[in-house]
Amino acid sequence: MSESRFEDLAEQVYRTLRDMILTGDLVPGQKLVQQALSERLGVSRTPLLASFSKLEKEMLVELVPRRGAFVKILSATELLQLYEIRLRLEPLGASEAAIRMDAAGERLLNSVLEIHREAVASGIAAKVRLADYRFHMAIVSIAHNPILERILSSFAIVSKSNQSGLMKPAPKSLAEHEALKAALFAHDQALAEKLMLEHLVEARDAAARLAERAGTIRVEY
Amino acid sequence: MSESRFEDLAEQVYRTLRDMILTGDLVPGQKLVQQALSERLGVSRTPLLASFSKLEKEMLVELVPRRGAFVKILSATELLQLYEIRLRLEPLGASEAAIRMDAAGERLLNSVLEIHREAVASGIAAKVRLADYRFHMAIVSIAHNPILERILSSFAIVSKSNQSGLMKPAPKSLAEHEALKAALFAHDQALAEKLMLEHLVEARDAAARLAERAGTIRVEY
DNA sequence: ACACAAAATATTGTATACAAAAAGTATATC
DNA sequence: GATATACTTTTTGTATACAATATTTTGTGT
Repeated sequence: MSESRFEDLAEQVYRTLRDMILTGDLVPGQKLVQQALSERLGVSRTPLLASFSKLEKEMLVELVPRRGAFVKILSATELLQLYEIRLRLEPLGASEAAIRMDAAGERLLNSVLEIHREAVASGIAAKVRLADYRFHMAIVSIAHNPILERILSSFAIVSKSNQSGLMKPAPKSLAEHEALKAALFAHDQALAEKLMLEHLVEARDAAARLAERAGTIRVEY
Repeated sequence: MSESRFEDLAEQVYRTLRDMILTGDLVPGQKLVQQALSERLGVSRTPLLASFSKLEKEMLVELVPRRGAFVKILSATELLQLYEIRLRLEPLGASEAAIRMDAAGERLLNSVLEIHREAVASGIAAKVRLADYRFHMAIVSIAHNPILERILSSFAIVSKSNQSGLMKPAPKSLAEHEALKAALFAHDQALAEKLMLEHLVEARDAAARLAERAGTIRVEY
């Protein structure tokens, strides 16, 4: 079996929609009207509905029976929960990546970091967002833990999709990524884990403040 | 909106299949033949296919294009990865449950623990397995962290589905659950977290030995 | 008996049709 | 102007049909 495995339309549509959520082409709360979207993507409703089912389980889309599919709006509570979980899992990814770091891993990290530098210099928020996502994903891919990668990927997409404002100044975030890279290159597991944790704690705290301020507001579609 | 929300056929089928995987009615590697299964469940292939897409993203089923859907077989490596992640997430759930423990939570835990005792006494492995799953799920539901609940639930199902033998003697596991309950009732976050970690470490270590022994064998459908 | 090719059958992926439900619009009443 | 009701249009959920692909069975040659 192979890397050249056939990819059916449902899988293709799923990936397309996922990217569209990450880049902001599809925004939280947006209704995914089946007929219109199937025409736009050039497929029938069938693979589109299959992709909705997939996206639902990755928390990128919410299916409301008999009303339709909507790009996920994260409540403040949910965002906080996401961060609590990321606080536990991303250091695991960093730790595993530190163990597994090799020449290919270094090239990958250097590459995504260069793109991140350029994005920060450009001042374009969408570029920064994408570069940040790419950096985190690069780490977990170096860790060779596909299960972890899957979880963190969907978490990252849904949280970035819902955060129009960054939770930390871009230059600070970049500097932290640089330090993290150095720890990873040095195979310093403990430091990589510590730095990743610190990298996320501030954002978690910000999310906690948001959740406290928001109380418990229910999201209606 | 309400607790009495309509549940479409895809969702019903998804739940049914999920349960069947947990209870062992559907076993790892089993092919889910669409026509036969749709007849058995009394629905057309359409909601069934939707449920497959959902189950795929919860790692309970593997979809092989043009060949079909198969109940997930976990490789030794994947099982280890699952445990590494659980080692980070279940203590989080226990910690949050210790904070949130209330009268209803106590009743729930007492109830699932009683069922666990009975299962252990019965010596029926399938009952023990289900009771163990229920105990862990009760904790995370008390934690009121639905995102965590979703992840851990699918992890628990796929790992139990793939472990015909228990990774620890049932009476030992039960005793550990009892101790964990006490810590939760006492709102002792740190102890709850520590006990949950210890509860899982042995199984993780067993999974690591399995992975080492297995090398890297690819699973073919 | 075994290997290979061809034919038959089963299964999957996808488009489409139809019924049910929701959403939108028009009209009547206070 | 606000609200209720009736009607129309749009959308969703689901079943079914059809084409493509995979699998199984059968036939033929050595």
